[in-house]
Amino acid sequence: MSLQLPVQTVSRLCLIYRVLLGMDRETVLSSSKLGKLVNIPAHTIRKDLSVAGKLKSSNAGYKAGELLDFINGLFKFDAPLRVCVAGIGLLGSSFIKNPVQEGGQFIIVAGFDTNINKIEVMKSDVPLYPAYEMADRIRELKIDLGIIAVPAQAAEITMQRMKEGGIKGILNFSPAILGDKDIAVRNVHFAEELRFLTAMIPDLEKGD
Amino acid sequence: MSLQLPVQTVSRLCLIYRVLLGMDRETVLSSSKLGKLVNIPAHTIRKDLSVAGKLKSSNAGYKAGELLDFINGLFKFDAPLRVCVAGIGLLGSSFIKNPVQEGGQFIIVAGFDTNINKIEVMKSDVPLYPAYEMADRIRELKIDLGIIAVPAQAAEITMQRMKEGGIKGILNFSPAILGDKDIAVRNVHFAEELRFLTAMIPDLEKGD
DNA sequence: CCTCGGTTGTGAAATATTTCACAAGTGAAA
DNA sequence: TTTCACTTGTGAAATATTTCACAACCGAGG
Repeated sequence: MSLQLPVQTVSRLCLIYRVLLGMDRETVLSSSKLGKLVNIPAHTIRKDLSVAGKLKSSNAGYKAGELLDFINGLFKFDAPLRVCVAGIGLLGSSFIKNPVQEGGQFIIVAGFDTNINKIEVMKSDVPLYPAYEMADRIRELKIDLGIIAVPAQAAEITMQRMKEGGIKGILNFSPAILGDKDIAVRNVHFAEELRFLTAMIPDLEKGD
Repeated sequence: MSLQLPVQTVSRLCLIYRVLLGMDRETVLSSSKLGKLVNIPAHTIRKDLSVAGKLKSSNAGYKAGELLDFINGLFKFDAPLRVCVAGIGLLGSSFIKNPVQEGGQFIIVAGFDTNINKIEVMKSDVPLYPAYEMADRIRELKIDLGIIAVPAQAAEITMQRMKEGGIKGILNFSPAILGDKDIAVRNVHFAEELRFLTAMIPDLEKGD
């Protein structure tokens, strides 16, 4: 069943999914209108839907709700996922305090930190545990995804603990570059986003 | 001069640049050793360097410092860039309080917010200004890049103000999807990173 | 000097992805 | 019913990107 979609197609479908979420289900969109909203050419959107197996609906635009359901059918985005956060620093605690509101898709169920004091002092609705309990708690709480927000030197061991607990995917905000053949890992690094941005600007006159 | 490199090549060179930064300049790396550090196949690294115009150095590995210089020569990463942050919320102020330490490449020189109280109350080394002054201040302070960390509904006007001030690139953390034909824009959305991650996991058994 | 294990740089082949072009469908209006 | 201005879905063509294979090179150790 799981036909292997091109990575970029997956990425674009995620983007489209996002704008559809914030839209009335009854809204009717043509591929070109949708394209303007997400900065993707209309023919690319149509091709993406085509290779993803979109069945013929009508030749008068897409109903937002139907598209949403179609993408859900592909990726099961409507099933809630249980997420934990490792590292309760500035970034980590922002995930715990401002939980991601995406139609309840992601539920933060645990936080971890090596600093026991921090765990005891900080008050939060999400239960916090010491880092060494990570693998057990992940198993016990049936956690699907992990967010790593620890310093670089602790990133590798954190990933190992998460793997040991049976986690399926990791979003890594630490400066370390993580990767694994068994689980999906995505590295996000703010400075590098800035750097990539500048590399894409053709003729940047430096400010000084 | 600016030969048009494939986007993915640029992205990989940025990643390589990052690991090289945290390394002694004298370290000698083969393409395969480097590849293991960044999770990129060795032949892809060699091809990237080749199309980027790497001139023959030796057939016994790369010296970290030389590679660094080579990538700098391509993208001018050593010239410092002046950056501003729009939206002094949790995320925005984290950029101001914990400035990105990437060899001094990025210097945060201003923060903006519509909430005047916030600007007056918050103390920071970085000067803060009301949002309506944005275009003028950007011009005056010769700001190159902008980070948008405002709510979705304010994102578009913020981008317009930045453009008006003559900014060259924008890193957008708001939930809005921004794009522009004149300037480089990069959208980063945490929930979507998580969603993309789950879409890439082949057979994810949902936790509940 | 010669060999050996390891290395780079790069054309050419193999893939992957995007773009194009168009037949065919839709709904409204006359 | 016929036209009109729109739409989708998709093979095929055009591009882009990755992978491969290998000649040429390096440095160490005879």
